[in-house]
Amino acid sequence: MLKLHNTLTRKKEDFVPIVAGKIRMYVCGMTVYDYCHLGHARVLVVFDMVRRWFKASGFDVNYVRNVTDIDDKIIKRAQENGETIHALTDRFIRFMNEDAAALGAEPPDHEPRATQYVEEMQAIIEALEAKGLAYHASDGDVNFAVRKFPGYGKLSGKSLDELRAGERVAIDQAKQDPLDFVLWKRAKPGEPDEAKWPSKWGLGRPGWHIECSAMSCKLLGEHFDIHGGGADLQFPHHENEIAQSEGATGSTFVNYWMHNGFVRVDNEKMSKSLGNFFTIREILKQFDAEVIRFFILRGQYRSPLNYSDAQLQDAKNSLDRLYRSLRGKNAQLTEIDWNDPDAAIFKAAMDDDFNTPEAIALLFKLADEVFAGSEKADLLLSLANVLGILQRDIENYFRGASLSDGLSAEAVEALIAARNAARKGKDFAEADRIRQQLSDAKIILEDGAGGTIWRRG
RNA sequence: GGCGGGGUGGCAGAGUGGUCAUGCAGCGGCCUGCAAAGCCGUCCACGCCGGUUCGAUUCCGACCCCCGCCUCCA
Repeated sequence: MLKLHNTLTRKKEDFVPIVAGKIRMYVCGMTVYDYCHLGHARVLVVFDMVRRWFKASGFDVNYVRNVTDIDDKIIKRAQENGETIHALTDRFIRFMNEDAAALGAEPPDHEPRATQYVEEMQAIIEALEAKGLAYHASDGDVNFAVRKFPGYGKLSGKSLDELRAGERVAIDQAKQDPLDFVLWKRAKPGEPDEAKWPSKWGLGRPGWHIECSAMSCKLLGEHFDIHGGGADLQFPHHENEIAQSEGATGSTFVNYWMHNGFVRVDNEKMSKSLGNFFTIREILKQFDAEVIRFFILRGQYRSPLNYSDAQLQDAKNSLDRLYRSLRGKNAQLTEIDWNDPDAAIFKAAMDDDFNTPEAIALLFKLADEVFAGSEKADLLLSLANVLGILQRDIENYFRGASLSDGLSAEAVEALIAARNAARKGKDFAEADRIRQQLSDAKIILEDGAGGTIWRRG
């Protein structure tokens, strides 16, 4: 039985799908006005892993990850760049998908863009208005009346009275309560036509929170299994989604809430606001995308993950060992027998709230055995496949063709040939000189029975 | 201040009431022309103080410290 930690109850619970064998899962994706950073990479990889594990467990998964393609920052950025909102968001959606693919995250089943669901958003807002949960404020915005929704705060464990007016929430005269949030924003002078939609409340655009309520409802129904996202979305975003969706439908919105932990830099959250973020593309100049994926998966998804070059290098060294174990084994993907003792250990770890560190530890145990000559290479490859790692051509992985600088493969091969000729002639001084030359170019040699193989360090 | 999550060996990171996490790094050895890889061995641990217990890193209580959310954020 798969257990997962539910943010709503703060407990590890048995997972029971609404419809047997099927899982409907929604994850909040990115606001597309800039490159994805490592924090985004974590969401991409973590929920890809979750989906893979559900599939490996026999579930039929419908995975939706949205794109927020209309928002203040997007409008501002497009204006700064002197381009249309569409041109900007299209470009960054493309970059995001390239990054996701590099990280081995399979595309979601649906990737809705907020701008394509404005009608659905309006319908929900109207329903909320009809129920007295939303009101058209004096400044023209339509707000959600937080005080009218009894369950407000149940996800984040906050009560309205604790949140109180004042402290960090700006006082807004048009709001009935400072915590009321915008459902529909009235268009303002100077905003591009692209950012305006007609509505019964006048020209405007949707608030951020309503987007996810509308897209998830449209694609997965009013009640679905899992809703995920970064831990910072818990409040207010997900809290507000619950208020909107349950307020409008009168029934349960989501059964299990999953939140992944942050990526940190120097013990602080990596975020755009703090400016301490590293984009995926920057890191890719130095490390293989699979190393980033492995780096993310070697930690439990809810724990904080500290980023540093040293940690990435450590992850690379670690992953290298797994790849090395498969060298020359011609491992094949096979159907996994979950009753196999090793596979059972892997499964138990994954079923325990996606304990990938433990699952990976089992992979290392298998690697030991493969090195020792056991026939478990197929199992190792197949279990690793469930995590989306270790699937590449081994030498291609080690030779990192994509990485910049350094010698070309041809140049390396030529030097190796020269070195081996020197070795054959017992000219070890020359052989060592060449090896040092390669070493300076970060090429590591391994002389084996079948000849010399090399890798980039 | 309110709410939530943490403090494990040099680093990263699981887990458990009493034998082993795992990986990287280090050290010694085997192997190798020498290395690398692999193998064998090895050092290093559970924030602090009490309590429960035959026995606690693991359970309970207090304390200290860190991080996150409460404002856009994955």
